[in-house]
Amino acid sequence: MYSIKDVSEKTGLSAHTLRYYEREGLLSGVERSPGGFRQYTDADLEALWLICCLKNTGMSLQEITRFVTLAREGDRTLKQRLELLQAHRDDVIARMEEMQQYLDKVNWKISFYNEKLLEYEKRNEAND
Amino acid sequence: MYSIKDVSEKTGLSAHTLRYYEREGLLSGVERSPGGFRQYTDADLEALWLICCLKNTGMSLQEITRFVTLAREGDRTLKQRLELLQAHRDDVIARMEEMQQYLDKVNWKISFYNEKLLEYEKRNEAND
DNA sequence: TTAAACCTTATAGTTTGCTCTAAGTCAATA
DNA sequence: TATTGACTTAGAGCAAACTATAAGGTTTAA
Repeated sequence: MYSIKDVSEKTGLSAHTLRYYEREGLLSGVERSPGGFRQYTDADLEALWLICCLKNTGMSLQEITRFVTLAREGDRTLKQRLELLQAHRDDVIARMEEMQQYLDKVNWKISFYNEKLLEYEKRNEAND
Repeated sequence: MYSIKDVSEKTGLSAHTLRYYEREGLLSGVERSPGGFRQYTDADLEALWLICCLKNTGMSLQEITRFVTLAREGDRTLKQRLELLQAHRDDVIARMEEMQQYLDKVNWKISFYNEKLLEYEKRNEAND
């Protein structure tokens, strides 16, 4: 069992954010101590790990909530969940390819600036 | 000379967004027709093209504004601009690598679901 | 010349994903 | 037992990047 601070340290998410995620339905039924403190299980950590993977590849919290909601409905939603993940994967790949193309353009601009800077420095030396 | 609508179609940015970018200082001194309508030049389109590259690789509008402001100060900021672009490039590459690792995890989860789904379907056939 | 389509500014509203605050409760330590 | 520090909830606040609205001016084509 882990406290909210432990989990915050393990996941890199702030305690505020962890509470927020629970409120939003991303994490369901986190256990409480007799005093009302959250006590996360290993299963909760597992769930958070997937949530972070999805979030860090650009899935919105809304979509993640949808996924998690399906998961709570049991095995009969396995196919839907698989399709959701596959669609997301395709999306990520497409975005990465697009990103690479934009990066190529930025790199082109960098070469351009490199040349321009060389010229500029030559010009300034000449004027010394 | 292009109208805001032309530019909207060429860049994929809405007219609202183009006005917003101008207000925020991303685009400086767009010409006006006698009636006060914006008239974009090819140079403006060029500038927008770079703005889109930077934005689509995750640079914030604030940082882009900083870049554009430096550009307006002339050749003496060439070095700063080059460094800014290089830092951004390194950042993009790092993010893409990170993204790839998260994607690997998602892919692992997809295989896992694939197996689970197969088992589930087998179980259901058996119960027919 | 008048209607439709398009443009202008100023300002307000929206969405996402947090982040912070207030007021109070719980737990561990001196 | 008192105090310190971490925790609780409810709700407000915030930053980024749009997006929409209102009220009015401009162009163009019939």
